[in-house]
Amino acid sequence: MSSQPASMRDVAHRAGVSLSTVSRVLRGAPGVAPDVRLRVQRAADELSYVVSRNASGLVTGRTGRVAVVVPFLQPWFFGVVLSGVSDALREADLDMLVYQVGETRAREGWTRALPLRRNSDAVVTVSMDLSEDECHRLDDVGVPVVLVGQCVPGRASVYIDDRAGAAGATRHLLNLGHTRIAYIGARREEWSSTSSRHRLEGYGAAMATAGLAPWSVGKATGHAGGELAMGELLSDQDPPTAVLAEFDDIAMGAHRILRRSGVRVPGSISLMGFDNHDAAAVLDLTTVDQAPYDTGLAAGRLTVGILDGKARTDTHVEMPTQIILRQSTAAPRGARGLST
Amino acid sequence: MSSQPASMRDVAHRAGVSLSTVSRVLRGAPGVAPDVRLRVQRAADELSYVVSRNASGLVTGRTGRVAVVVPFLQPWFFGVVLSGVSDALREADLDMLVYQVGETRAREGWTRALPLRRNSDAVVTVSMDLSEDECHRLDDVGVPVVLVGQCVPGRASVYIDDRAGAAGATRHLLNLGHTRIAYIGARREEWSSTSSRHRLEGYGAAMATAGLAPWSVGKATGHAGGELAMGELLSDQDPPTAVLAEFDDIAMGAHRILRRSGVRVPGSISLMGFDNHDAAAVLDLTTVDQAPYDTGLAAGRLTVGILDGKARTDTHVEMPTQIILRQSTAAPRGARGLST
DNA sequence: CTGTTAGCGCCTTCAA
DNA sequence: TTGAAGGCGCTAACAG
Repeated sequence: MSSQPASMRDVAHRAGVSLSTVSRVLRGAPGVAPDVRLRVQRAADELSYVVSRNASGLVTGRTGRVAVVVPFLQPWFFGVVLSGVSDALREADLDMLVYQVGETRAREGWTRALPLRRNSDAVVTVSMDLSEDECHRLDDVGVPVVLVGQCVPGRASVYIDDRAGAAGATRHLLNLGHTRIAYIGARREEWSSTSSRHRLEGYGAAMATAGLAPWSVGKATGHAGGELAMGELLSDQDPPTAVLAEFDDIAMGAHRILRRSGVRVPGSISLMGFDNHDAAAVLDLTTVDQAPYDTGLAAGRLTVGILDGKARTDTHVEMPTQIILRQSTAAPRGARGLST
Repeated sequence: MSSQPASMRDVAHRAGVSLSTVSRVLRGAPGVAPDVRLRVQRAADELSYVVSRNASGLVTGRTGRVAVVVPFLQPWFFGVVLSGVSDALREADLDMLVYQVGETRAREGWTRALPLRRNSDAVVTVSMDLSEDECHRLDDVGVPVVLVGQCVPGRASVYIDDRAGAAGATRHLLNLGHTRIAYIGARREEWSSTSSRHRLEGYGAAMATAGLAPWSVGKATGHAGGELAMGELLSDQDPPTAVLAEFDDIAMGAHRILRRSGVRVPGSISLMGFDNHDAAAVLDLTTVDQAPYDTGLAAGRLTVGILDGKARTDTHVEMPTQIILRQSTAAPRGARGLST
């Protein structure tokens, strides 16, 4: 209604008290008579008054805002993480600023380009896979940083054990009786995140433990890469009986190729993904769940904890992964594994 | 490094000029000697100085921030829209605040609970399907509002023509020669958004034009609903030869049931979705694309335009929809349609 | 318990 | 073209 939104003065006036009293009430500070508190609250309500974080922040030095930096906003994963972060911040009455900075190569200098400096109380990076350099530049911003999907010693990090997840997935296939297990991932030159590296390592380790040689194919990321890689595998003179993909998107591309080629899943080839993508359920894809919502929630709460001085800035939170069994994996034909 | 971030005074000091000069340079205001401008800029760079939006906003009354309100953050759709909004705002150097307010019934009073009032320059709502009441309460906030995915006369809206999209999809199926075309949507009591209503109407209209009676099944939303609805249709004594789903998630659930039941798509039943969900490509699902990224971009730009006084607050932008032909639709067996 | 005072960091007059 | 002064809305010390 009012073209000029009410200010604290208006509330004070209406309640018949001074500015500081209004301030105290609205901040929930102690030392205000109950009846006065009530009167002020009513006055504020009637004027639909909301404290300007701008002005209060100027004094307190806190903005009431947390910046969340993501490379992309489109992939399913980030929305889910953000959802968790958002819920956690809301609990603490903090606002969430979201910055999309694009792929690694294009984001030179985002640490300074973004108005982080005095405009947010903390920075949460999601799957940014920061270099040492970027980390240091973030320090310059002078606010606590929480890394999601990346584990850096000495820094607040929330992440999953990609190695263990991939190893577990590999073991699942091994236990079913598979020995010819291929791994499809993104080509290292295109997308060499730490998580990417760890998953490959986990696969390799599990294979080694089983006394088997690793067999990995690296193509582009996403559906397209999965299609290419699976095409290659199907053209091998002795194709695998099971395939583990670095993430579900890749698995989905592979699935499509298998469907089109008339190769039965899991009849002829078992296929397994990683991430528990939304659509994995639709494809009945066995996969590794990494609970991105919980990760976001944990990251948000850790951020709040750090801001409240209740958590250390070098806290590490490792989120569990979990194998989600669906219809895309089974024992190979004539297996001598668990499926006897 | 400095624990206390540099302030404008520090920059002024370092450049050997006054505060106002620094302010002018950093705002790009005219009336500063080129060499001075340069000197100030260098000083600011060296101190990695960033203007505090908090402080400047206090004076100018503008916060440099736009609030984007979404019901959920997890579904694919919102991430894509946000991505577009983010890019548009970034062009104008505006920050994006994101608020997730939950489902309709749970969001009583979000218009006042959120610190929108003096904390953002504009509000963008995405698929919020605001009631008259909520719209008015938003007016109270006193900032321009842009509605995405909802068309309200007299208010800035960016939306698609759901009716036309659904009608087009139906016509696609009709043209292929189908006559027994069923529609699966979310049950009205669960999710009665305008968009939902319009899609059903579009389907109904196209059927009517073709002289056919509509046949719609309403179940839960999401995969689950699609599964239930398709189950019901498959149990009909004369099942449809084509099915149009209100959105891709539902179509995917239906697809799963068809796959499990051994019903060939599109051999026995053609299946069509709406939205062009990420995973629709993987399932080879014919669908209606509604370009959510472009929608977000348009909404963001419209917001910027309104803030700059270059666009009217009642601008309507209708985004085009487009049929994406994939492998899930074909002429029915023995059709006399286009497929002769 | 309440009110008064002095800034927070910046932009906007106005005067030089 | 530049500098000095005032105040944006609020909080934090202090006084009462």
